[in-house]
Amino acid sequence: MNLKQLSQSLGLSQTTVSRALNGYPEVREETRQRVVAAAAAANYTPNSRARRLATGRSMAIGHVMPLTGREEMVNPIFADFIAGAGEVYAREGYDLLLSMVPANGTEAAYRQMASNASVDGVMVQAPTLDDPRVPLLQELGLPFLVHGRTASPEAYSWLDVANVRAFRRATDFLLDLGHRKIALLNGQESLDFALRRRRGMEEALAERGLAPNPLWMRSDIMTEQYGYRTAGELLDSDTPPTAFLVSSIIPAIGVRRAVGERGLRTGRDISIVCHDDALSYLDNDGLNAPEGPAFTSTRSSIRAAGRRCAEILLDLIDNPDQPFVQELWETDLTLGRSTGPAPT
Amino acid sequence: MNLKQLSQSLGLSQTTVSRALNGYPEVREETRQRVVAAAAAANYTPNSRARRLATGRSMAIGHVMPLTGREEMVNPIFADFIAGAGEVYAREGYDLLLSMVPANGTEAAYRQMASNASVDGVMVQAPTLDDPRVPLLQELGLPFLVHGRTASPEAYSWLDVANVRAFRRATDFLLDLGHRKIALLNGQESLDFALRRRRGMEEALAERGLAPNPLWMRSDIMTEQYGYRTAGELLDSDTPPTAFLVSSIIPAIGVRRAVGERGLRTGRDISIVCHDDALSYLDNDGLNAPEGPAFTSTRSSIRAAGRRCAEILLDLIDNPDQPFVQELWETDLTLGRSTGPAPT
DNA sequence: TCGCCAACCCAAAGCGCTTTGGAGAGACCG
DNA sequence: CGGTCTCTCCAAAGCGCTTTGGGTTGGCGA
Repeated sequence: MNLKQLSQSLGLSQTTVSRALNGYPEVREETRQRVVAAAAAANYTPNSRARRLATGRSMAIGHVMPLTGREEMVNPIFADFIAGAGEVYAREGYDLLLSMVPANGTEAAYRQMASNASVDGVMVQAPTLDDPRVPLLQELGLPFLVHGRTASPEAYSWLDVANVRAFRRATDFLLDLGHRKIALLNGQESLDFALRRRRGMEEALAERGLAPNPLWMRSDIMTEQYGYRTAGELLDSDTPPTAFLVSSIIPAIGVRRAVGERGLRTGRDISIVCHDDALSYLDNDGLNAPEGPAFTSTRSSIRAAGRRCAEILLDLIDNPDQPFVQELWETDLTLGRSTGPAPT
Repeated sequence: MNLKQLSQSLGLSQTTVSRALNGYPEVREETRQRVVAAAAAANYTPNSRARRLATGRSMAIGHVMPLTGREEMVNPIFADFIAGAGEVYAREGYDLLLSMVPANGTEAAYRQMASNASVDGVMVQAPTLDDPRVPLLQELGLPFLVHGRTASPEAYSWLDVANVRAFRRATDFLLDLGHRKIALLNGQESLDFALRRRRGMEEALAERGLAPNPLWMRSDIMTEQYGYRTAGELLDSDTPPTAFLVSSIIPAIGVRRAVGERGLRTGRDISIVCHDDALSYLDNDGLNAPEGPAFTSTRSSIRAAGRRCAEILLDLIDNPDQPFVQELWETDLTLGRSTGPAPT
């Protein structure tokens, strides 16, 4: 069933039927009702391909998901972010176009999207310090929103969490508990957020006249194995740290495993603070858990960020001439059972 | 730059330019070269909207991601599956259209996709025993592939892992180690795979004249919290199990946490066997870990399944008249450090 | 009665591509 | 040397929608 057939069966022109369905005022209410009823009865939906061509809008947003590392891994954080954004897209009638590309192919992917006009805008995730995608998208004139920031975040729209403050706060918390030997298990420091978190920790240490121990400052893709092995290595060293500051709940699980395997108790012998993106299947929240959260964490829902990012991006598409939208989200420090006073 | 402009700048017709770019034989090789060079120079890509309308093909595959449970959670397993499928789509020039819908809205989502012709085929994940999507998609005439099976899997194409055999094998393994008090932490048993896994366990028990203890047969959304709380509850009961059979590595992490918090050691006091989907950030594999896998597990890469599913689906779209494709994958039982002889 | 204005509705022209159905120019053949 | 192919290329007709630029009708004021 297409528009032509539908309009013929109604004895109306395509114009009128189209207008009736799209809610234009030039059609009598009674006629509209009739059209809408007939469309519903015939199970008619405008062909999206034709509509996209006619309107010149794709009604789709591109997300490029890089497959990182030697194993081309997919970050579960992206999944939750996309879930949040997808909710908003669905609500607003947009499609989510997901493009899976090798880590070095993201630029080509965006270029392609711009050139063949398959999307109305794109979402940029996990920017590096000096991310080439930002100038690229500016050059291409494709509306975009960055989740995170680059080193010079003045001239585009973004949403980010206050990473420096979050990790400064987390470090302060550990210092207040008496910990002096604190390891940082950071994400890849080519990524902007990781560098900010490191800075947060360093600032907190510096404020008390402490210097970070380079041996304890680690950085890699945030897998469970990374947490497990790095923590194991540090715990087995001559001067093991008493506390771990971890950039994600996933490596923090690995740290906990390493701690447990050595007969130590998390929260008593070893303290762990991590950043918690509130991944739904790895829920650390105390609201649902009477015993409280497992990890003490700086918490910020990546899902909620996805939702908000989608809203901003769609708004940017609708109103291209507005000033840059730049939102900084504070995190909570949630107390869990993974921290305790430094052992004496 | 569009086709018209490009062809004018070349002094050729749109027909010829289109054919040259699409590799049709009616155009002289020399001319083709000239066209291709000009297109590259002008950074021209055919407008995908127009192309889709003209060809009648969407060059897109729909994935519907249900947000399950009260919290509308997003299953990280879907993410890895999609990553695998997305690789294949990208390679074959297809887009991946991701639709995020509430759990009860999947049917409407597929119906919409069929009616407005926005995709050439759809992927069905996590089918229930008597999944309404199968007859629906048959009725709609939309090519589809099911990852998993329903209770009567004769008349459509699917790819599944041998769940019964996997969990029978896992149960046998625990029984051989002397365990008699085995708890099952299953996924939601409205889903077909969960029921098959349960059956596998029950068959293995029955074969040795054992009956499952209803108190130890649990079933829910496979979060870390679910594993943690259920295991905690069982461990604190009068007759705690000595082994846990868990449907996913995520709740298995929760079980391990509950075990650790009670001062027990996983693999010595309590054994855990889980199904491992080989999620990239929760890698349990021994290949990369000199100390071996953390969990003893029935293992099957969900990412690889996604890749293969995509291949099958695209093939189904290209050749609609072929017989049903039905692939059953066996799992490996990987020995890890989470199992040991039953304590006496 | 005429003119004007809403209120409704329509024919037709795109949107930018693919594809059908030739057409012209040589090449080859008997 | 006319006829038949093969090689190249082109004009024009869609694909199914939206949107422009009117047309027709009836009501109402002058």
